[in-house]
Amino acid sequence: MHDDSRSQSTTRRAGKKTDTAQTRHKRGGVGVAVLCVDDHTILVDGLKAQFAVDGRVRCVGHLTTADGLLEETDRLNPDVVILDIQMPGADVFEMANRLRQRRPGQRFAFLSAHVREGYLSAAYRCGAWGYFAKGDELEDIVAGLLEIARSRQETFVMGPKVRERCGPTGAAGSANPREAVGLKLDTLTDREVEVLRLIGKGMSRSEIAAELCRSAKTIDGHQERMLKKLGVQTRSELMRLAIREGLAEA
Amino acid sequence: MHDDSRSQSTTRRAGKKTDTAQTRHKRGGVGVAVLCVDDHTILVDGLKAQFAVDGRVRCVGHLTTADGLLEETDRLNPDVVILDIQMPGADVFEMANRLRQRRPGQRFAFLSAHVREGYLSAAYRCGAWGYFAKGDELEDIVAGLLEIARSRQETFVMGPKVRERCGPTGAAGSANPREAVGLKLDTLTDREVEVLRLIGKGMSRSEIAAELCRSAKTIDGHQERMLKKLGVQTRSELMRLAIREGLAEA
DNA sequence: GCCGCGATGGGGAATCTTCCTCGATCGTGC
DNA sequence: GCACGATCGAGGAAGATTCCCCATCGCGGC
Repeated sequence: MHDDSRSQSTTRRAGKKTDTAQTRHKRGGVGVAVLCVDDHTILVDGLKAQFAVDGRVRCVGHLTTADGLLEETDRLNPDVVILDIQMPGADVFEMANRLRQRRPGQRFAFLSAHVREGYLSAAYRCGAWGYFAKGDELEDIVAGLLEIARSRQETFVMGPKVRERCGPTGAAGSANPREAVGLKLDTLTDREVEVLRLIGKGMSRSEIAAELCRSAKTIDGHQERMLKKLGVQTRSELMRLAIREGLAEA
Repeated sequence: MHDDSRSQSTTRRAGKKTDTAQTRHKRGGVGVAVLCVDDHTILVDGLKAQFAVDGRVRCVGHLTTADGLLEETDRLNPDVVILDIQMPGADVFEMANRLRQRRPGQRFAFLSAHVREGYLSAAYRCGAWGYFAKGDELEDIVAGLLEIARSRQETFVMGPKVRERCGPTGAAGSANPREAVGLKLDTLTDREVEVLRLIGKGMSRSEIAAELCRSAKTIDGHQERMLKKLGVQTRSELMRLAIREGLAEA
């Protein structure tokens, strides 16, 4: 129960020196400016209320879907964008990807109710600066946001619950959180993940074969290898796993 | 977009005249006293902050699991208990059932991120006074809580998003929300739901047969009838449905 | 070049699904 | 009492899937 275990960052790619945070920090209002994107308005309103008291972070805007993300970010120019994952409307990871392309230095992090391998993996891959769980304490999230806003290098900050879920496998300072995390999904090849995603969608082997223009036997093979790699017994469990880890929606 | 469509109540069982709300309302502090049970501390803290400003509701305590629900309710004697559904620890519906048995007049409502048939159905069956979605506006939730706290008869108040999900099938004032809602799951027999639950857990037909001490062929039959009733094509979709509707966890 | 790995696919046997049928039971209404 | 429908339980047959084998091909590393 050491107190310093609250949020942990992993230095990643070479720093790009965007420094938008510090810059605006000086010229703008008080605290780190964040844009909250979450369909749970009571959560966002609650965060606003708490940020207002805290003072270190201020919420400069909010969206209930990722649809208008690019426009709103351009308009508000926040230090950090906080993104929920499970929302109606546009795919969040897709929008995050576009956000990064459009505004390369823009810091953004995910705040999700669930810590799932697929989400964590996707978050990292789309260039996020952090991942927090909704079960994390506000203090930890605020600390993480400050860390993200202040960092010169690009980092990947994880909330306490997120690291907890990763298990003790996570050797603290690995360059790649996914390695540090022991994500089983990373033992899968691209093709296998593709098939797993389709299995999670409820498609049959022959439907998947048609979708990928391959023989059903090929799909059988991929599936069989995944069963072994992931240590599950049946196709059904594979499907549940795909849903649980965020590769597919139930 | 009529304004009066915010929260809708459905009068239910015969009133029992507990009147705890009004009673304590007079002798205690300001506003309706609620106990929040949710593992998302930032959500609970946010609600507290907003309730503090609003004044009509005050949060007198919170829990992050349903484990200590009975003790805490006894201790705090809140007007309304607000329960999340997907939490680690004890099953919420089970605990809600026990709460009702122990404190027959105690008002409690669910506040969940997801509106799922299985949840809604379970909420109603365990005697809840309402069901709100986390995507509902605070104003609507507060209004609903006030309605629950003030009602003399036992009611079932649904938040806007909840009713929306129920679709236009819902004839406003039905005595049974489940009927008003067109829940497909209610067309299933008890046995079928039992089988569906096991399918959702990822069990094979023969495992289910063993579990229920029946022939695998019998399970086949139940499954087949469910496919027809629910209008889905494959066993996989049945499993996804069971997970989506909260009959099983992924 | 050789090796390992991943993607691709085939064969075959055991199993599971799907879809049809039928019989027993039980409560409802006439 | 009795017909009726709903539910439950089960069998048979056709097809799909799972799960063992194994073979080929291309690619990157040693």
